[in-house]
Amino acid sequence: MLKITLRGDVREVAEGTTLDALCREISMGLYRNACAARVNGVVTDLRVELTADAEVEFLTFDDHDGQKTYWHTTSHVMAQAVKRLYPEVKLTIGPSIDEGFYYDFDAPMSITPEVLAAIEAEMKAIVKENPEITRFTLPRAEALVRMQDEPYKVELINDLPADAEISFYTQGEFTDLCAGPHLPEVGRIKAFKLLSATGAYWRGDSKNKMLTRIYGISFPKASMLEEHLTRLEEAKKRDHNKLGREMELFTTVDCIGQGLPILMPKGARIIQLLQRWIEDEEQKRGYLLTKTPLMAKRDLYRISGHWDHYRDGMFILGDADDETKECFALRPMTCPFQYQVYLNRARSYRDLPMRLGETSTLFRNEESGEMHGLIRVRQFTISEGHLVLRPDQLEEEFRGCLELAKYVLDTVGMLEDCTFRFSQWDPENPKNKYEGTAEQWNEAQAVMGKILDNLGVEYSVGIDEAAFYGPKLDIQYKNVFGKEDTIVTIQIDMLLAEKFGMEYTDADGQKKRPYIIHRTSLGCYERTLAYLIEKYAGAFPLWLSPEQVRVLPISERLLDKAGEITEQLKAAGLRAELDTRNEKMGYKIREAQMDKVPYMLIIGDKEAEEGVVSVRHRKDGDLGTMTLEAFLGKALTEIATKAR
RNA sequence: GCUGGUUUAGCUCAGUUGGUAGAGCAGCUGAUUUGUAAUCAGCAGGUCGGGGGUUCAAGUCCGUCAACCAGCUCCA
Repeated sequence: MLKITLRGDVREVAEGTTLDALCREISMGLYRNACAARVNGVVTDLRVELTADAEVEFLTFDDHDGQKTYWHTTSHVMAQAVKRLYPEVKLTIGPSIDEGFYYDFDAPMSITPEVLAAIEAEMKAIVKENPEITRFTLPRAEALVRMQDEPYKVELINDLPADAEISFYTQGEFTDLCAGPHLPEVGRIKAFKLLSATGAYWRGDSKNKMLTRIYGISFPKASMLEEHLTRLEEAKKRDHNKLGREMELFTTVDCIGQGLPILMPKGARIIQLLQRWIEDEEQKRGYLLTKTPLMAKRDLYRISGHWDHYRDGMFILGDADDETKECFALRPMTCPFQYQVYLNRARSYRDLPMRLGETSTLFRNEESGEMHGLIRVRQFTISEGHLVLRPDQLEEEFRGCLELAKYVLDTVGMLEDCTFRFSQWDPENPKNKYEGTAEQWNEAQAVMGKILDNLGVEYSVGIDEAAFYGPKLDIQYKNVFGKEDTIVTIQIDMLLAEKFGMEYTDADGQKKRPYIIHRTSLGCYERTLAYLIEKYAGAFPLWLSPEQVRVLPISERLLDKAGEITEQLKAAGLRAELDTRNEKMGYKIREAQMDKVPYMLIIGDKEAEEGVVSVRHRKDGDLGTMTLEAFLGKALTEIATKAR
């Protein structure tokens, strides 16, 4: 008998009992909802037999691993439907993802909405048939024979170890090479929808063939699917790329080009507010402000390594291959420019750490399909900084950078949605991406790992995500659609100081090599603005609102009085506007609400007589009357505290 | 860059099997003098993304370029 621990209770079962049987024995109710099990921490198919004492937990759709099993099985149902309708289609892989699943097919036809609908209909039929799902394993040679008509599966099998027992799942006429786990029954898939069909490279490599990927999602209840689809619709309304254009924060113009957004007055104002705040905050923290050129001769990029490792990403002015003429390039990074500040004269250990900060505009020639609203652009401005320091100052300065980044992200309300990624090199990277030796990389990564552990940073590891000159701590942020990008980065660089011949004279009179930290504090302003639009659905905190107060006179009679009040608000430093139009109050309020103006001051005869203002807040509604001084006090406090 | 989709008035969208464009909102003008999310009326606004081709005739059909969207690859 085996001892199986379930939520602390120990139960004795015969060896060879399947998880399936165990689950049914415990409770049929649980069994009906069970998707998979976690056995000693490993997610396992319910068809698997117990062969040793173990801790077992049954996973339902409420558990993320249970969900993933549910979605994975749905992807198999989709593949089965596709094979029924289009037998010539070749199978590749079909995993679950954070939300839902996809399956990649090598399909000769294009997937139109009609085709998607037909696949969905066939899936419904399969679910209704409720074919039994069975699992079996084969040795490699037999597995290859079994999958001989599926070239992509053959490739996958060939990559497995020669002695591997390869698992398959069969449901009805459909058999797929698959590690599992899968649901006990196909019929449990109650509500599903195929969401989109796009292209995706085989094995994620752009040199490979482009396959057809179909995304979908499924739920045990129709109402859950409805809720999910509603959520997606709501997310679309917050999409910065839509809302930001509607609110006239930015726009794009065909004849200017891709990835080159125009910041409109309101968007530019928000970025100015962020920028001034960051520059002041950095000054308080000992940063020295620099202003360096936006372009340089190729000579500079040769020293830094950009010419070898980043040339495709740069805008080059002149003929890159003509050595007889000057050739310039717009800067894709600030590092080599800011180093010149350090190099201006001989430095002593007393000069260190030298913290250089710059509001830096960069240019990167991204490939045409990569641009996206304000999140991926070809020209952008970042809160750039480089810290030149003695090795013994590294941890303390790294901590300072992290604290600054956390402070600014917290202030704008984004920190709670951030995750941390320790981005490391990949020694196997085939594309000549990295500078330096394995020893240098190992040292830099070891130092960074130690610092992160000392600081108690919870991070994931990203292999092959490092910069070409060193490892990074990337602070990642997810947009409304769950797509993740880097918002802030802190990097340790032990290579470039040597390339640029940077050194300092230490207390012992010896010339020594400094370390460098590359970092941003609020990252790229355009990207940050995009995330703020989504975070606040356009209703920015008062201190960041391009228009903070709108004064609404009740009729033309009150225009003078309202104008006076507007001027007083402006004199107090508020961004106030006066609505002079001959419209009804309801109309003016509606417009101010839709413009997401935080405060509306309504001025009628009563207010004019009593010397007060009627205050309406965009979210809290009518706040009643108060003196202008009282309102100013309230608003200015809200601004000073950067209240959210 | 790759796969697929989209592009009609400032915005959101109609526009039949090809027969030379329409609505609502916004804008302007006038009336209304307004009390916490839309007052009424009138006017104006478009070489249908650009430039080609097919056709007696193209918003509509076909290639091409550009921009935008989703995804992939790449990345702050």
